[in-house]
Amino acid sequence: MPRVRFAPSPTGFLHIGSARTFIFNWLYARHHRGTMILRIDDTDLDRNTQESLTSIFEGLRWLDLGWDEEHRQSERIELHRRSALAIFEKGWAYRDFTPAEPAVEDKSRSEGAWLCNPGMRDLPRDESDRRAASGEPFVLRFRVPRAQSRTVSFEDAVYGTQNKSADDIEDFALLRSNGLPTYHMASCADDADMGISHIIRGQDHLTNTFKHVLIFEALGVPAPVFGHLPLLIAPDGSKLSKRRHGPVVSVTTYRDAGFLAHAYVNFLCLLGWSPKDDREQMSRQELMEAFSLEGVNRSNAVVNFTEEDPIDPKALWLNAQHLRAMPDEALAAGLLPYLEEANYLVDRQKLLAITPLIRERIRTFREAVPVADFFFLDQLAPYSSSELIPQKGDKAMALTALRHARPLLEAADFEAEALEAVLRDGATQAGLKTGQFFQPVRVAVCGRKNAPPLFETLGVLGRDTCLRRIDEAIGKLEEN
RNA sequence: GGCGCUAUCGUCUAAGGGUUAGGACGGAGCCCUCUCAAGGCUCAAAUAGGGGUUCGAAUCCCCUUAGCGCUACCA
Repeated sequence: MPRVRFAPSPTGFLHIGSARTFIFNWLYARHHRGTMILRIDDTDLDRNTQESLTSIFEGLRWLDLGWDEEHRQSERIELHRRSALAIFEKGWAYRDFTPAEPAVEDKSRSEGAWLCNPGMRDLPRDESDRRAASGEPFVLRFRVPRAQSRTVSFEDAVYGTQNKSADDIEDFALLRSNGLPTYHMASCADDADMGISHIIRGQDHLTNTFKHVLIFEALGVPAPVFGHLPLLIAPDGSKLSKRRHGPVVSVTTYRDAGFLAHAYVNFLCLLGWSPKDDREQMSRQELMEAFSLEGVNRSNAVVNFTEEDPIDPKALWLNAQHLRAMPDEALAAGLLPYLEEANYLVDRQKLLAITPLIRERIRTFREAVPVADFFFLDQLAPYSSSELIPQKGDKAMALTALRHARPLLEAADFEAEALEAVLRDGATQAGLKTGQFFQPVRVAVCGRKNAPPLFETLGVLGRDTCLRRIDEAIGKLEEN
């Protein structure tokens, strides 16, 4: 049974790239009936924020996938320290008493790779012990097996065999001078302790993995299977960042835009992974069954957004597909919060009647607000009387149509099929083409030209509302 | 700078030695039609460049170019 983990650090909101990493881990776990672990990697106390933690949980809850275990890295520091010390005792690490350097702004200026501080690496143990005992601060560094023609290797489930000469790996830190573990140490110690079998994470960790392989070796435990994921990037090829790309990078943006969580999950899955059989719209179950690390790509995927529109058009299309596949009840339930937020007075039965009329006209839950407004508003939004005038017609024609339709509607059975018969008949009698006859009625009743099918709409609206709105429209035409 | 990874239509991708290089989004057009949608059909649109290997390369190898990542006492 595989054990996988998603390990975000709470230093920002839930990024869509992180969300995708979570999803892939979840899919892998569920596909293999394994365990999904959420581990908050919060060892950098200075940069952690509660807001970030809240945002991460908010985002993950919205995704509606869930997890089996939850851990907080900050509560496991003793394990990390013990592990680091064990590595030290085995001689795989050394104390580095070099004072911390101020952060360097311009990295490009540095020439040649920094590998180690030779004086510190070779410091005799007794001197090292003496200086440590005297309270001199130090970083604990990994003693990378250098100058032995040693190659560090691992098999990546996505990128294949990876090799790197140990001579190109720097003596990275395990413990900071404040005694807290670094990411590398904490992560590996926890992965080993938690029995993580597969590490599925962003490709930005691909080269870090050589260090991790070394740590696992020093710890005396077998390394897990690694599977690195291509990154999500902006249309210009740069990486997604909050500062430069704004709301595109936050999963809450999609929730607020009225996305169905599973549709968004579906979209994210298609970025960097493919079922290889041309399927695109997939349910959670189908994704679960189809997912494999072999299906993951190796090149970064562009999230296709623009300055004006933060939403990828394909995500929108996919969401529309999912919406169309939903049962009326479920779609109505999804719509409800957005309609209520717009202060519409929503009656359950009425909403259920409206749902099939708008489902093919909306791509997100939120789009129902402008599309279905006239069903809920007592007073139509103001519209120009010129809207009432049909194609190739004039004001007189609009009046003819409305005056003709009114008594018919007054007498008709208010049900779509009957209304259609009556109004088609009415068009003939009025000597108008159906389109010319229907448009003034539609605009009178809906307040705009583009609306759901007329007869069903009239049926849902009811006789009183329709007659009143037609009277208002006739008034509009007569007064100017 | 060093090391690593990547490169198929505008975007997401399929094809992994032999295909007219396939699908989807988006775009254009046509059909359907009471409007708008939805749906159906059609069209435009790609193997980064250069060398090899091979009867044959998008596919394997090398070089170049470009992008990305790592190179912190961040994760």
